This record gives sequence, C-alpha cells and structure tokens, in this order.
Amino acid sequence: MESMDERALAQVADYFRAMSEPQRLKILNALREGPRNVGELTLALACSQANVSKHLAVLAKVGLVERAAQGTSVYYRIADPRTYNLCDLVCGQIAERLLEQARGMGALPRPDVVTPSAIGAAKPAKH
Amino acid sequence: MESMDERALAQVADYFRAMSEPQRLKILNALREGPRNVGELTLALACSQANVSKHLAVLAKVGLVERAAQGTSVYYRIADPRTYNLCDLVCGQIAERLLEQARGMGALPRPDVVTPSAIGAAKPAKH
DNA sequence: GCACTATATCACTACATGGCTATACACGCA
DNA sequence: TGCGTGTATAGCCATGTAGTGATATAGTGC
Repeated sequence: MESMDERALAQVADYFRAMSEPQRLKILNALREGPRNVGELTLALACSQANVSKHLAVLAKVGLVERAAQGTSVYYRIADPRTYNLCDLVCGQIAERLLEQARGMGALPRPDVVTPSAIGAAKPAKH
Repeated sequence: MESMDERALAQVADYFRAMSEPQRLKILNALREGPRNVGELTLALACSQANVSKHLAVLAKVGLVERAAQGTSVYYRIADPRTYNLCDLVCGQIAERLLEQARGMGALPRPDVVTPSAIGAAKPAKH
C-alpha cells in the first residue's frame, strides 16, 4: 500500500465506505446463503424497495455484488466470497477489543451491551 | 455474522466507516513504519493539524489506533497489525476487478487509470 | 396494443461529516 | 507564575448521503 496514488487510495476508501452502512452489511449478510432478488432483500431488510435498490447500486458500483437480470427480477450475488473474510477479520478485532475493555474495567458498563459471542468472537478469553 | 444484532452491526459499520476516508488511510499507512506523533502526521498528510487530530480521534474511537502521551507530544500507533490484512484483502479484490475490466474491454479506457501494481496487487509488496 | 409486476430513478428533507480558522487545554521549562 | 509548544476542541460552512414517496423504465403475459 506504500505506493498507492490518490486514485487507488480513493478506490479503497470507496470500498470501505460501501461497507460502512448497517443496511448494506445486512444485505451482504443476506447474500451469504445465495443470490437474492430485490424483492426478497426488501423483505429481509424491512425497509422501502427504493432504499434497497439504492444500497444495491452502491454495492455494485464498488464491485461487492454482481447483478443478474432474470425475467422481471434482478438477482444479486456476492462477487467475491473473500468479502466475508473482511467481515470476520473486523468482527474478530472488535470482539477482542470489547474483551479487553471488559477486562480493563472488571465488568461491562451495561449488562445489555453487545457480547462477544453476539458478533462471533473466538472464545471468552482468560484473565 | 448471522447472529449479529443491531448494535454489533453498527460497530462493524463504524469500523469500516473509519477506514472510508483517504486521509485516514494515509494516516494508517504512515503508521506502518511505527508510532508517529500528531505533528509528524500533519507534515506527512500536508493538511491542517486540526484535521489530522480529528481523523485520529475517529480512528481511536473505533480502536484502530492507540494513543500514548509522551511529554507534550502524543504518539499514535496501529492497535492491531492485522488491520493491514484488511487493506491487502481489499487491494487484492480491487486489483483483480480492474484486471477483469481491462480484459473485458480489451484495453483500459484511459492509459493513466490506476494500475494493479500501483495499489500493490499481485504481491503484497512490503519493502 | 394493454395491463401487471419488478426494479431503478427522481425530487426532496434531514442529518452526518470533512474541511477550515480560531481558540482552549495540557505539559515542560525558565 | 508565566511562556512556548503540541494537541484537542468549538464554531462554522459546504458537501455527501440515507431515508422517503412518487414516478419512470423494462420485462411478461393477455
């Protein structure tokens, strides 16, 4: 990454930005099980069809998902399964950080704060 | 990721959002070589000190960097080296996509478009 | 041709955020 | 205590974007 020019840097930033919305993460998550059309995703996200369509456009623009028209429907699928590796890496880092914070203060500030297991943490580390 | 609740999803989104600005990617890149204080980073980014400070606050908030006061200076360092794995993964995906596009149209639309090597494609180049 | 369905886009509002300048704060030192 | 340096924050403006409903577009079947 040391030799990255402004343009490449902007591309990477755009890529991360596409993944920086909970709704879009939900879409990516829903696509784990296979291709889905817009209607199905709209149901899964429980929001407007226009909104889902816009999010899909963002994801497609950076190449995270691919479009496949099929009749009047359009099916979207994950372009690269390694995308989930990104999510797993981030989940792991966040989980570890939460554990550290929990260890640091002896207890979590609020009992209903997100638990490590909720985001797929490896294991409840030792003290 | 299937069991993620809203809160965890928002955390992951925040994490990606922190990495979705070119200036912040530059900061992370500058920290590859080791801890840097705000003044050094301000020089490296060629922008205002206030701006760098704000970006650092964003990165620190999601746990991407760690703060260490030292005299009147404050040194920042990467909290987790695996962060660069994220960058490498993304760079790889973007590079592959560019190659595909290039293959698809026989030639790049513009000669000065970012080349795969420019973003450290094939070999995770680290000098 | 005409409906009917599915998706994309438009027009708009509300809000978040990156950038700046100016200023406040914290620390070391005389 | 006061000064100088380094960092963080406040106030402001401009821009970007997520959300909405309404509408345009594309494909299917009559």
